[in-house]
Amino acid sequence: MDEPLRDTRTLVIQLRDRIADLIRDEGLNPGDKLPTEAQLTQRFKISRPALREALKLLEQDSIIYVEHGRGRFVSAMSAVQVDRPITVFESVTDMARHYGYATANKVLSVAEEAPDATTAEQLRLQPGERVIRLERLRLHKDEPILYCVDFIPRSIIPLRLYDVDWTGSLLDLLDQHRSRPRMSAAIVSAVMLPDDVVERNDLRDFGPALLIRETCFNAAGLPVVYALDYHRGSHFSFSLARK
Amino acid sequence: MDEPLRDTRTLVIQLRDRIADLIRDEGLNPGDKLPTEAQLTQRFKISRPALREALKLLEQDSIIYVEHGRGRFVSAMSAVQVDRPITVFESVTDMARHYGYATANKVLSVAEEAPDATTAEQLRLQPGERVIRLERLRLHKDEPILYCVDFIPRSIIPLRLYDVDWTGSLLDLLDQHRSRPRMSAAIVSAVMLPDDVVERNDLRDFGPALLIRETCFNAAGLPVVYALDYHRGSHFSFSLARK
DNA sequence: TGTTGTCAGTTGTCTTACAACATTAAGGAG
DNA sequence: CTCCTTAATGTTGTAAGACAACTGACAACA
Repeated sequence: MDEPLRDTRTLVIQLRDRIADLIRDEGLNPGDKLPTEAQLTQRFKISRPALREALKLLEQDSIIYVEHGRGRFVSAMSAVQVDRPITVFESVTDMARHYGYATANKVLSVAEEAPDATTAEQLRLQPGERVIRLERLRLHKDEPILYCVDFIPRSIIPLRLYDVDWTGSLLDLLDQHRSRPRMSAAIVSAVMLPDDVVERNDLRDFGPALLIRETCFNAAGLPVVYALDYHRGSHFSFSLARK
Repeated sequence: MDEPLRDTRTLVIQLRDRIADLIRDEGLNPGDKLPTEAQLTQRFKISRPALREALKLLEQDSIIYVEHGRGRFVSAMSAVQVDRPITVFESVTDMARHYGYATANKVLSVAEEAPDATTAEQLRLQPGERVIRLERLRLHKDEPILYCVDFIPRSIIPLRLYDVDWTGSLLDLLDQHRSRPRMSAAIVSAVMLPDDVVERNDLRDFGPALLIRETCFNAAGLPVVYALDYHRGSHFSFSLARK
């Protein structure tokens, strides 16, 4: 139990969210005028600088826009917000669950090996450093929907490979080794599964896959995983806002 | 010529960018301490509220983070910035050019028709409203790399279809009708080209495609295009940051 | 009729002050 | 000497007030 009684977020962040709520709840449409700074400071009983910082944040997110001397207005972008965009970092397990897939996790292989050039570069490995290569398949109702390969620097998980349970969430596992990924740089593309993977695992009907190659970083900015996630095209699609 | 002499951006926005530059130029690494607010106000000769708004913006972008009573620090995320993320809205033409593809634009068909249910919903059409359906293929060195279908409300371009040059940038065309798209809500997935498209246009070797379905909105928040862009998997991959 | 001046409303910026939190060093008790 | 307490200092969080700059509307004027 560590649910704080009072909101520990800074005043400005609370304000930002309350104003965003206000826009939604009042049913304000693009172009509608927001209350003035004077009105908002009175309403929320806060100082003008605090209010302005909150408004600036909403402005940066294109929720609102300003016209000097006229006021603040609801931006068109406020209507174009996407519920669960691909740009939010989360584990593959959580992502799949959100899509309604209760995935069974099958470990195809796990081994220690020398990294290839790409992996070594992405994980910023020293010469000679080795990686754990984890190859998994996720099934939904006995149907394969995700083929994943993860590369983890050996130094992060110094245990014997067969002492580790690889079927759970990789993020949780890394969390236990103080290396929970917090963010990533990702590249998405459309591909077919590699031939050898298809043949070894009987995945002839997998069809086109959305490949996400991502290098995941922990809170300190160090790369902890290089992941290749092949999302079965017939089962996954990701949303995002562009502006 | 309407090039303003002085920077018309607000002080805060200029500050935000200058501080971001400062982090890059000084070669500050994740975890490194930024100058204090007092030092920065002196350095840039600006007030503390203005500075704090700028810093708050960088904080929202995860470029920096704050610890109350200790100072501001460079976030790990600052190193994970992606050069040209998919989340930035731009025309397909510009996007392709950036990838080094000088595309020839082939119009396969253009017609006025009744929208299907999805299109009508995405474009918020009234019953009976009609759309222009524009079907195009983009070639790079005689190789097809992009198959696009665009739906535009008929009311936006009320000209006779054969009076319009459809080979150019659709964004520029809409711009001329005061409906330039500024942002979009997009869904990406991996698919094969529809069978009928493959057959009609001899695209058997196109392979897997990255499909981006996006509804584009103008500055006022009105939908102006519903676009289906099939990016040939072997030629395109998009980057983004997740956090 | 068209231009200019004035005023109120709104956002942009600055100054000053104090509160809250973190770190460090000094001092005292054992 | 070691450990704890306490105070001092540095840093960010929040508040209040003031003036500048911009917009829009209307009155005054030529």
